[in-house]
Amino acid sequence: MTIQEGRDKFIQSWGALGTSWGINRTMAQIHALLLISPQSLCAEEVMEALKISRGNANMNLRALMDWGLAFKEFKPGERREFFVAEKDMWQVVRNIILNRKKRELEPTLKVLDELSSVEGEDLETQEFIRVIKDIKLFSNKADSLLDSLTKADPNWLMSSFIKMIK
Amino acid sequence: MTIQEGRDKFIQSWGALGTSWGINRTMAQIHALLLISPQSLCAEEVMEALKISRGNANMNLRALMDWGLAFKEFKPGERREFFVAEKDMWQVVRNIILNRKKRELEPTLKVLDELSSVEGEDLETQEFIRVIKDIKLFSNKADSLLDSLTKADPNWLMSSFIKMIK
DNA sequence: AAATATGTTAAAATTTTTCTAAACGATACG
DNA sequence: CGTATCGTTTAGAAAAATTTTAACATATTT
Repeated sequence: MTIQEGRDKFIQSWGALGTSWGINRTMAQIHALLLISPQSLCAEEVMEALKISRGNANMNLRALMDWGLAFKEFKPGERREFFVAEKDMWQVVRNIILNRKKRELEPTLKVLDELSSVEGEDLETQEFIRVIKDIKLFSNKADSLLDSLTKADPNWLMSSFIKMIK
Repeated sequence: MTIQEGRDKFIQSWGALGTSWGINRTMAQIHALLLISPQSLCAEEVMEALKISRGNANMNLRALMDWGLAFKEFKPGERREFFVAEKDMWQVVRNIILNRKKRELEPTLKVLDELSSVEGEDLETQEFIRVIKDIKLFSNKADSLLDSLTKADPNWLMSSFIKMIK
């Protein structure tokens, strides 16, 4: 496989993977492109490499920064903005988890709290209350588990899991 | 909040959450509906409750079974098929992880292996090789971590994390 | 056997998401 | 100042995902 085929294939695959992770295809492709670029790239270069419009590049680059998956790099004497990827995979995953926790888990917890105000004696209501209570308990655990997970040292994490398997 | 408002709100929220978890809105709504139903429901009842078509109900119910998030229940003397949700939240999450691991992580690992055949001495290629190697290492760790995670006893998991925080 | 009920499937329609084009604002520079 | 470059925004186009419709299969009831 040539380097150009390899780069293309990687960008495609990373894009596909991204879509199932709350990151849209282009956003993930830009991240992939930055990941394998030895130097930082400007918007123009990203547009060119991925054949996307200026607006698309701009929006997704900002989204990437928002997620903590890319950063601006200022070059002296350059008006253009350059971008580099977060290349530490553990940091990438950590940022995705933190973002999604905030966007998904936290609003859900809020709704569950509101739902706890439902009362009643009939079977339907009883089951509803039981399920909500159960999910709430579980979600709170998941919430603090994710907190610990993202704060944990990756080496500690791995070693503790290796211990577990044994 | 009345039970009916509560049920509606829960179904809506669960649907929204689902979309960010690789489970489409309707699929998640059906799961929500089954979750809070004291008894199993037939396709007709699901269609009626969620105002969806027969085809939609059928496809998503089968998708749910495919993910291990719902089951058929056969009732003696009934031609219709009835459905119940997987109600154990830990099991729900575990099944989602296992499904997504298979659908996303495993194909990615395969591509990464193919990409390892790229060779070359120039800077671009060197960086490419470095990044691919790094991601591969990380993904393999993630893969086995997820395996352990899904095999782990939930109580063990929580207690070990609680220990960690301290 | 005809009529009815249930489940399955694929094509068409709809909805949602993403992308582009184009206008605009700001800054640099001739 | 006028022109060029670069970043931002948004309405509408395009693409992708989801849903309905409708035809079909099969089993059950009359």
